[in-house]
Amino acid sequence: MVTQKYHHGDLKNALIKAGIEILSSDGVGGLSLRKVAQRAGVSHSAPYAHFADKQALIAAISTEGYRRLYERLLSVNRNYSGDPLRQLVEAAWVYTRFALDDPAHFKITLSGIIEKEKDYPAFVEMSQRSFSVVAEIVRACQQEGILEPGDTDAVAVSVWSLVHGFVSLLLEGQISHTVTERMSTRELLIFTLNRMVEKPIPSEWVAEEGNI
Amino acid sequence: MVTQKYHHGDLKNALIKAGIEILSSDGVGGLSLRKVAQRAGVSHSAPYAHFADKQALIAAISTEGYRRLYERLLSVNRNYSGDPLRQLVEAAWVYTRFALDDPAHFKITLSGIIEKEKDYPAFVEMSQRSFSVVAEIVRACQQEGILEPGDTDAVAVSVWSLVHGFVSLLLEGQISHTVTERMSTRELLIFTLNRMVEKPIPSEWVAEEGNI
DNA sequence: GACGATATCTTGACAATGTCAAGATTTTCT
DNA sequence: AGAAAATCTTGACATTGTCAAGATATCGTC
Repeated sequence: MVTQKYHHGDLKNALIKAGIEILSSDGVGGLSLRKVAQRAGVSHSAPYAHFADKQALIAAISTEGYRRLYERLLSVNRNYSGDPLRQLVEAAWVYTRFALDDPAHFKITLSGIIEKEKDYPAFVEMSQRSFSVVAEIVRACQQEGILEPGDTDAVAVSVWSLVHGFVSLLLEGQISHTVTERMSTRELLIFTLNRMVEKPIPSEWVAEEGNI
Repeated sequence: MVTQKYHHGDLKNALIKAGIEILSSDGVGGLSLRKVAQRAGVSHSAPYAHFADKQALIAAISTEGYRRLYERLLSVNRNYSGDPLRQLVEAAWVYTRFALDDPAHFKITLSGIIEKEKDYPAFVEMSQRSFSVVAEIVRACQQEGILEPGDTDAVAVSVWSLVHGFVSLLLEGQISHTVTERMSTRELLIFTLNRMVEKPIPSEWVAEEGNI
């Protein structure tokens, strides 16, 4: 049976959900096992029946973060099928929106708080799946001359680096105010993507929020 | 007086130094105030004479990290004066080396662990100074047609995003092994920079470690 | 349906940690 | 020299991650 109904019902997922909620309200520093347990309505040691330690819970929360990102990336690909440039822009935008909407969840998922990712295969798999969506977009862009040809995985790393770096600097407040005062976040993202792309991104897209 | 000589001599800097050493040996998770105090040879509460709380010590350690980065960036600019493309490549390499040589110090400095940077003016200033070095390189690159013209600060954000993202993904182990197995880190970095630059980076530079 | 094995959860405890208060000691200033 | 300030120690407390022992519910087998 997948969803076991013991005392609580589905405590494992309840703990993940509680953790995400606490991240949203109290930030990364406010996430404690005991608070998570309390919010789920169980005693402070109950989580140990489902997670080996705090790292394991964080890994599960991160995996869920990646899963949500992955689903939105797939959704973008579906909604803009046949338009790789638009897929690229909206995939980057989805990434940015995740970070802005839920900064703490984004950080814990993608800012390397997990020390040994190797120990959490589910996390590694979701991360690889997300990367492969990006690689697929990159491949399509290469076929249309939007991105330079060559090693698709390497180009995908470059593109992913650009987007991830942009979002990271954004979250850390490290982007100069002289820039953010003049351009919206979406405008700056598109400006940045334009540095890497062979054909210009239509300027109308700045105003159009992509459909997810 | 700047360097006061009281009981210990210069405990404030000793604590920063001890913190950096602990980061290097025990990682970000292993950094505790009490361990720092012990390593500096003082009691567990002594740091409170110099730092308001743990965040303040972390801010000081981060500021020192930025200072080191800043100095190396300046050094790059000096050593490759008049060669903006090379300055760009080696500045990016300096950034990468900092992350690889001292991952925990890099993370705590640049991965947004400080919640409210605003509260630490010294940190903000070093961060802005470092950015201005990059902006200076970008401006020189624009003048030589190496980077597209236009808003220099915005282009600098794009370039900085690319490098920062690359390094972050590298540290987090999120770069596909299909890529890292075929290319060295420096090669991949230069490959990535080549996606954003109008003139190709000489392939000989891959083998040449830049002088810092 | 009964029963042993297993999964789940609670209670209680402990060490590590961040932080504060009170006091001792040293330096600085007048 | 003596007062004031800075520096450091000791002791305490709440929070937290983690483990051990035990209670309770569920599952698989007969």
